[in-house]
Amino acid sequence: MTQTRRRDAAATRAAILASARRGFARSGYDGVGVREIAEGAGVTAMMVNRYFGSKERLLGEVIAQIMAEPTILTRENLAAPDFPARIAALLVDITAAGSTPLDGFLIMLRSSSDEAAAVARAQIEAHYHRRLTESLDGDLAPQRAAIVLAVVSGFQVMRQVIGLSALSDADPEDLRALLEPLFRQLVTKSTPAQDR
Amino acid sequence: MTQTRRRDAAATRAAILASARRGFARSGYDGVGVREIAEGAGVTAMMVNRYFGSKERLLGEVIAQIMAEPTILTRENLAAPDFPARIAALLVDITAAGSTPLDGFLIMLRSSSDEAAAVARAQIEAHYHRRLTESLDGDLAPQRAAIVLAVVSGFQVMRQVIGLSALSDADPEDLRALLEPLFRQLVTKSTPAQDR
DNA sequence: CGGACTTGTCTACGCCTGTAGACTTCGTCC
DNA sequence: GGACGAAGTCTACAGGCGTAGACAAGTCCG
Repeated sequence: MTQTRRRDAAATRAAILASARRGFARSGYDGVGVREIAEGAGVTAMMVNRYFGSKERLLGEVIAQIMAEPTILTRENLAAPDFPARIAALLVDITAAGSTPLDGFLIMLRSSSDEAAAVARAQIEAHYHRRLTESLDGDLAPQRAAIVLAVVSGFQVMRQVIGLSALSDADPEDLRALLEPLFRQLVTKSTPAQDR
Repeated sequence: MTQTRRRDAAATRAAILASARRGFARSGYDGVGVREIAEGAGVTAMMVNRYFGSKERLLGEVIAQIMAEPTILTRENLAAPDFPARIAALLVDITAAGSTPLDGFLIMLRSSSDEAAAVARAQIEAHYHRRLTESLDGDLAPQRAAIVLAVVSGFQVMRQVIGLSALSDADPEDLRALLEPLFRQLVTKSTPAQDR
């Protein structure tokens, strides 16, 4: 995987970080050992502790890295008038086949009951949910934002984690056509006092 | 927790099963040890192997038990004309506070990358998705059914696993009013060839 | 060229895991 | 009422985990 690399602290550090991110997303925090992570980076286990202090600190760095990356919910996308169509298309594309930029979500889901995971989920919550809520007008904006996140995450889980064949084998066009009205419904500020 | 119980094989077996189910749902298959499971049942670790053969076989029994239980997606609910309203209300109720009947889903999510978990997810997929697909008319029924599952699971995850405050503190009436149109949209057989 | 610092490996320790076998205690039936 | 089988516990064993410290090898500057 990683061919022999000349002595390069920065590159080694980055390789460990990347390997850890892959491993955590695939199997959760407890699902991968430092030996496995190190092997994925082409070094020995002790390098993890040398560069990151401990496995838990390594998780912290992985999360920080993920947080710093752009997301579907960019301010540009949120402000766009065709936001529902955009997010539907992006969601379908991102969950397509390769390229798993939902590492943060997977790590959080799969690393249950760790205080480290609790930190991760708190960060993710504040990050995504706040940003989305701010861009929504009308009543119940926090609730609508949360449900948008629920749809996004549920779709990701069903398509990538579970691998429901109805979603993974589907025509992307069809999925987009099905998702867009859902987002449109949630984004429209109405909630037109239909009942209660 | 479990007060001293007279020698009773059936009761002990059930206690282990219940403790395992709780533990698996809370921390995933690898997240709990047999000693912890046994302690929750008021016995020693060896009883797990005596009654179930191995930890993996125990997981199999837990999954089988969950599968045999009724779900939101009963044939009655699926056939009802007000299915969207019903499922929205049930979903909100079930994810309310106590009572976690989504153990199966949690176990599957949190027990990643185990062949046992793969079996679980296959069973869950066939179970829920097939039943739901069968009850939907119109085009793209499998895809629409899968997205319904995605919304349900995403909502459960965001409300119970993550604990998004916007959902856990929300007025149930509001959540129902927000969820119902989503389900209605997905259940209507149209997909009126709006584009493509 | 040679020392000095960095980069990386090796060995080992204590802890926890799932599991196995031998042992003890309780309940029951002839 | 004594014995046999069931129910449960104790001790132990490999194996994997995260981590620590001592050691080897590479790189770079004076």
